[in-house]
Amino acid sequence: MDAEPLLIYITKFISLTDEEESILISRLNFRKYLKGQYIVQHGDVCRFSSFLTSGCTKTFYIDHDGQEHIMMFSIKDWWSSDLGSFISQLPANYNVQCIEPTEAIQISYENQQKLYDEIPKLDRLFRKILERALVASQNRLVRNLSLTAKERYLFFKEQYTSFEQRIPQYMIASYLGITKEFLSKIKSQIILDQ
Amino acid sequence: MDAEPLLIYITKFISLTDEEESILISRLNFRKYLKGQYIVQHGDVCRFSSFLTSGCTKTFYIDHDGQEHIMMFSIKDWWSSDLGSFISQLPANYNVQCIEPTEAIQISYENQQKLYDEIPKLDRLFRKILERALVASQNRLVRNLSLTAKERYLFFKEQYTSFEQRIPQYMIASYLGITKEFLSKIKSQIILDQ
DNA sequence: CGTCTATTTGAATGTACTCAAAAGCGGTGG
DNA sequence: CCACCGCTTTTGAGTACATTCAAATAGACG
Repeated sequence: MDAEPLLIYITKFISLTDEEESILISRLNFRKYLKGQYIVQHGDVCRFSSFLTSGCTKTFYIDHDGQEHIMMFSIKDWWSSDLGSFISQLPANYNVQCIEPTEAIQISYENQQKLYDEIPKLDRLFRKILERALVASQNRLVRNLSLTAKERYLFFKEQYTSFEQRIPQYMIASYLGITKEFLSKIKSQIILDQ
Repeated sequence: MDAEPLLIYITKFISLTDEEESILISRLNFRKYLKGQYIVQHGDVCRFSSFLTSGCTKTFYIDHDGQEHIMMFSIKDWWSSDLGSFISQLPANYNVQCIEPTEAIQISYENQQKLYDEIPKLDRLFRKILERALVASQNRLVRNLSLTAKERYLFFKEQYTSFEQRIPQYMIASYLGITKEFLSKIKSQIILDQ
């Protein structure tokens, strides 16, 4: 368990001094999850954010009919949390569950707040990360508004090639906002197209 | 034209010294738009971000069929830009157009970069703003995945009461991801429900 | 090989869209 | 003042995209 993957990730955005690095490292926790374990559970306060170093998670919402709607998948070198709950420290609306055995570097809410004061550059780091995440979220929204299910699937397939391998189809369907049966029909339709 | 509305807005997130305020003010521009004018046009680089002090804008995408998909409305005390274009300084995918006469306080990309170095607190300011914006964007995504058109409209009506007054229905339909005809049918349906 | 889960297939249904036409609603000018 | 124009909203019929439910197949794993 070491902080190296996070430090390498951070250098893509900002550079830290050795001292800053060791302060940061002193405030990290490391944790392993089994397939199926929850990192965040609806109703609980999300007390830490998780930077994944291996594995895969899904973040999803359970609607009033008990149906699951997947908002995002996270893998290595990406963050996984209920951001709304984390920043407000109020109960989470969403769930984060491991769909593979997963390893994470975690920062508790309290430590994150301390770190922002100890290392002001981290405000810049997360400002930049959030800028990109927001752009990605807006682009996804527009795709959901403007593309048909088939087009959304083809985009997903192309954009997230590696995900198609490791994620069950019924979860991809949920992410795309369609039923598993309809995704299956879309796939057979695509085969006929060729 | 003064910077007061922006300064008041900022105090909700961070506090600036008098000196920091005057640096900030020196880097702002003020601009008025007529109804129908574009603040950002698809294909152009978005060279500034706009903080609205009056009026209303829509941010939208034009799809391959020439259809318009509204991503957001912005009013007083909110930002309006193509964030993806602004942070990358690459051509915009989206358009921002005034649907009312609109006044904005603007910060150019160059000035924003300078300001981040001159006033490190601004990294924190925008980190916090972006956190909230991302949460809002994710919540909207989930509503689009999990609610029917009627439910989305009822949510919009309740959440954005003031918008219903000032924004034409066909634009609200676009924002909700449905056709204007169908929104009209939903409304008559809701009247029957009562 | 059997069991459990995931995927596919088909028929019937529902939600939302398209197209066309009519009705409503301002604003402007004669 | 009202008649006309352009734009927005409504209504209706027919259609398309996507869902539901049920059953059959296929895959994965012990």
